[in-house]
Amino acid sequence: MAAHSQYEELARQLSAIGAVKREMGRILPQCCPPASAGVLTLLDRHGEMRMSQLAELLAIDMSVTSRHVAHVAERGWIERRPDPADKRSRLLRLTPSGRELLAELSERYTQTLARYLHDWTDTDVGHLVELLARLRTSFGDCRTRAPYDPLDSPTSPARTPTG
Amino acid sequence: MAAHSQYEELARQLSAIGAVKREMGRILPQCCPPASAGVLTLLDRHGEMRMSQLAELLAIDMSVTSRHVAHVAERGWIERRPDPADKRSRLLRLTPSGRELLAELSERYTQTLARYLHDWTDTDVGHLVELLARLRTSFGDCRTRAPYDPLDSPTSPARTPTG
DNA sequence: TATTGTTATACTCTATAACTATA
DNA sequence: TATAGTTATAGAGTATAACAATA
Repeated sequence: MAAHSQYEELARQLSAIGAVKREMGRILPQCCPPASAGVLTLLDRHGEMRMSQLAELLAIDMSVTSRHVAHVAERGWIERRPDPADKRSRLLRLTPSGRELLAELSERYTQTLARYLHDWTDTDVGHLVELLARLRTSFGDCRTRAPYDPLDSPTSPARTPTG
Repeated sequence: MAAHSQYEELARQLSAIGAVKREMGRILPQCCPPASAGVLTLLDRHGEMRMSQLAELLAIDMSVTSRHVAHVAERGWIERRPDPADKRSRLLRLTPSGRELLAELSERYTQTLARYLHDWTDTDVGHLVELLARLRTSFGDCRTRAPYDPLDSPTSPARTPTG
């Protein structure tokens, strides 16, 4: 169990890390928004899968996933074929064009990080990767729990915007 | 200098950490979007400051900062007073109401992280905080450089969406 | 002429709800 | 009746450009 102030600091760092994410997004080709890159990366790592599984891996709602998938499918980077086991479902997989794009994305990500993190050791990067993965895991279970809302009471200072 | 595959993995983890950020955002009071929380937190930590300095700390464009600041000012959480040294500028500072809200936000952040990270040691959390801060620093210098665009050539596979 | 801040506009990403088709 | 996926709508966040006021 960590100290109160450490949690505050972690919350602050998580809030601020968006700047790094945005910078990483800016180096992508104009035709490929970050969300598309995420879809392609997961299909590359996990192979052919259904919409619902992809949504689970992306940790976003399936309606959003559907739009991202439509975007990459329209550009020919993935194929959607009927699932022989369930006619409601579709199986997604990368096309050769999609693999080409992924190679390009990988190159850009790597070059960018190598430039920005030139003074990081292999151990540093590995440690950060490990801790981020663990952080996601620690949060992962909680999406199925009841929505956490113990403090939205009328007496909360948040409820007195005019005060 | 880290390995190629490590950079790819870091890019993936950064892309996926958005799920944690969203979950942290969901526990805020409805009247206080994450961007407002960010503004209040920085004003608390750094004290009275100008718009331009806040935008720099948030690492977002001043036009965006202006909207966020207007939001928290309308709700009475901050004050904007004229800068006696420069009539174009305004000085921002927290109000007592803003401090009340911040205490509430801190409580929610801490409770949420304590719940999700109950099996993390103090050292683990400290390490993650340290690495995230260092990551931001490593990226921070680069915003002033020339926009990085060596690969958006017509021959890129990203430019052949019909292929 | 340059700088500080605001506003208008557009784009990306996400969630909720309503809907279709199939299990 | 329940589930897989799509679409419509709304809202938060950000960037660019045009603008006003002041340095």
